[in-house]
Amino acid sequence: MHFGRLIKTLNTAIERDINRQLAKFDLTGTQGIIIGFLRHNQDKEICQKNLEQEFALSHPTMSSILTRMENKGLIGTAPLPKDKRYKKVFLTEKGLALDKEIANSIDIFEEKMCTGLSEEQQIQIKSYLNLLIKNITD
Amino acid sequence: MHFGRLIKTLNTAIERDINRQLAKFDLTGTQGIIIGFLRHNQDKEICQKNLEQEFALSHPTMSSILTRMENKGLIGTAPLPKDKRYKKVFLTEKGLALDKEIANSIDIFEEKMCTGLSEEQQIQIKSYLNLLIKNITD
DNA sequence: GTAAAATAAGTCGCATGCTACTTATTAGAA
DNA sequence: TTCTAATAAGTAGCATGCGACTTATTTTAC
Repeated sequence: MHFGRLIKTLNTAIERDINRQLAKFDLTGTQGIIIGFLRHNQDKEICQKNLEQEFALSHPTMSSILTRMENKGLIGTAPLPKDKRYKKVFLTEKGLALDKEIANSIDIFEEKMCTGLSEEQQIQIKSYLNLLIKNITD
Repeated sequence: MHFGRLIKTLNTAIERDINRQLAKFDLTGTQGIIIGFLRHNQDKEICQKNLEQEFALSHPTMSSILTRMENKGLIGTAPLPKDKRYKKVFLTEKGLALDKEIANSIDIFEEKMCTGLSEEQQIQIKSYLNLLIKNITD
């Protein structure tokens, strides 16, 4: 089978599983990942543009994700005083409180997905995946 | 980085690229792949249920994809006389005529994505990806 | 200093993914 | 045979992906 189909099938399966796991917390997988990223970078000033680059998504996509998260009270936003074109994004108390549960759910899922693979094999696979990404975007 | 994010980033990049390539023919990547599958199985009787299983997608997803393809005149459908619950799906002349161009676009894309990987490495990666899928769905 | 170019973000319309619920048809049990 | 189970497909509502176009702000060129 072509790589395209294989990757798509794998990705759909991952998203389906993670979305089901996080539904307990009234979260989607995407929302969970973004909360984890914001938590991990709490010391830095993160703007929407940073998130678009970090997750390699278009700006309309990130815009709609953040709008839904803000409406749910998971994040807050504010224009950067230094440059009002930029929109700062930060976790609310509610968003922060969910971080541990999210990280736990994702760790358990990754563990299951990697059953039967050594650390070395996991590193090898990730390096292959990074090469595939690089080949497309170059 | 976790596998989940890596796979998602790769998948999004693939879909974006393929969708752009096939936009020339007023097709999406998904529509192109399904045309290829129907062409490859022209001798068999293919129903919506077969497509759901083949592509590991839920039935509402396949239903909406096929509705759009039928509205565009790419496929035709008919209930199976033997069992009217089943919906037979087949290529129209218009759908069939696009097959070669689609296959060509996808081959060129796969070639680009696999730059720097030997045949053996490609087989190895595909076997890893299949294991990841199996681990999730088991 | 001001006009034009660049940059960040918003909005619209659409494709594709899901869950949950409904409908139509067939198979199976009584 | 008839009532119930199971099965295939449809529909509603939502999340997330995109391109194309618009708006607000800052930078650059003159």
